[in-house]
Amino acid sequence: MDSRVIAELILHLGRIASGDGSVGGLTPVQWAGLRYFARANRFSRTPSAFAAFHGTTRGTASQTIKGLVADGYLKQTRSETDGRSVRLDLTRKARAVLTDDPVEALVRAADALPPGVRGRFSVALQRLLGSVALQAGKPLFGTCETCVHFQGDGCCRDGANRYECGFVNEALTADELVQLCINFNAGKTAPPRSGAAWR
Amino acid sequence: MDSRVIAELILHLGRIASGDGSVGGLTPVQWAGLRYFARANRFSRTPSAFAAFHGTTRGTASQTIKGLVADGYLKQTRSETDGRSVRLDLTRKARAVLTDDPVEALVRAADALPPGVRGRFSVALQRLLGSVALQAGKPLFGTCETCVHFQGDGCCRDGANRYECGFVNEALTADELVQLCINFNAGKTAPPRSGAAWR
DNA sequence: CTATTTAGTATGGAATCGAAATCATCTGCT
DNA sequence: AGCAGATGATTTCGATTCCATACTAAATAG
Repeated sequence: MDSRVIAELILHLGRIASGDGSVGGLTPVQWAGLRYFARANRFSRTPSAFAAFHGTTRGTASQTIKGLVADGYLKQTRSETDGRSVRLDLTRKARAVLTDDPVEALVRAADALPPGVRGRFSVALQRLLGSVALQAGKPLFGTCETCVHFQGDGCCRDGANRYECGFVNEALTADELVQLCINFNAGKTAPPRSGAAWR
Repeated sequence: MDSRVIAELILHLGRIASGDGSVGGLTPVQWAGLRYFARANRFSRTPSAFAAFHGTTRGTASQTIKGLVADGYLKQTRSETDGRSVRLDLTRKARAVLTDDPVEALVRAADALPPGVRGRFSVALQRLLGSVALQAGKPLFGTCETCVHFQGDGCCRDGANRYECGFVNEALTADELVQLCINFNAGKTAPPRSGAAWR
């Protein structure tokens, strides 16, 4: 009985916080795109990864990205290792405009929660997302923090900490450890992802 | 830092849980409509109230409702006290199909949360919604439980409990106490609602 | 070297949405 | 009572979004 209230609250909150129509010249979908490319690591800043994350088709994602590139919010660069792949990076203009993201109202609201509550709240949300993504058969994006592919021997080697992803076999910078990755794997319940690694 | 993660999780969760495209012959917007008319009390089952709740215009809401009526999910009845107003009620067909609501995946996920967590989680969500609705200038829907208009002298009168809404000056049944109402007022921070009472 | 898979992109049609216009009805004011 | 303005509902129009489908180019498997 309480669960249904929670579910409807989340849906409603998401809808209200997305903002009606275009805010600051960007539509809700375009805002979602900017947020994604601001949070995703270099393996995940592709049209396909965005489509998987956002729960839409590659065609739709391609259109959204095309608009953002045309308006100067994203810059396209072709991958050097894969001639088909394209990487998208935020421009300075995009970083500047992200401060007007309509979701900031929700961020401020979350900031007003008691610090102790915030942590547990976040954990519960992630649990819900993991469960829903599994039921919907969608990939779950996550960070190195809880990923089985993460190889970071906490101790010192070569005088500094070394982080590495065992899936793509590449070194990681400290910044990238908190970015979203499409190759994320929580381990316990192996997500039935298909296809090769995104690099 | 944690607040932004929370905000994006809510948006993402809402999007994923809404389901892609039409599920069971109904689009996400139509599902939202059915959910609303299933949860709203008789003062709030109108096109205008749905538009206010859903954060859209009356015109758009009217279109959504037209489709649901045409497909036999809603039944229209004109108000007896206000010749302009229309009340919408779910048909038996709608109640039957609501079990296939794509949001049920999220409900099941919430059900898997520890009971103690669920309660605090729900409270935090409602706080977020209240804060965001206030910032966005949108009305906040709620139930009699925490509404200043609710007049329910818990003791017995005429041999049974009597509940009443001081805003529309009408008696309420026990069922209606847990339904959403557009006339909800939390009291402390008087929401700057304009217009007359919905009856 | 060929067949299959994958990344990304176009295209057409259906659906959604917001803005504006329209009509009926209600409310406030004199 | 009578009038002006506000409100509820609906329709229409144009812009946008989205999915399904088809397509090209590149990588991978056998």
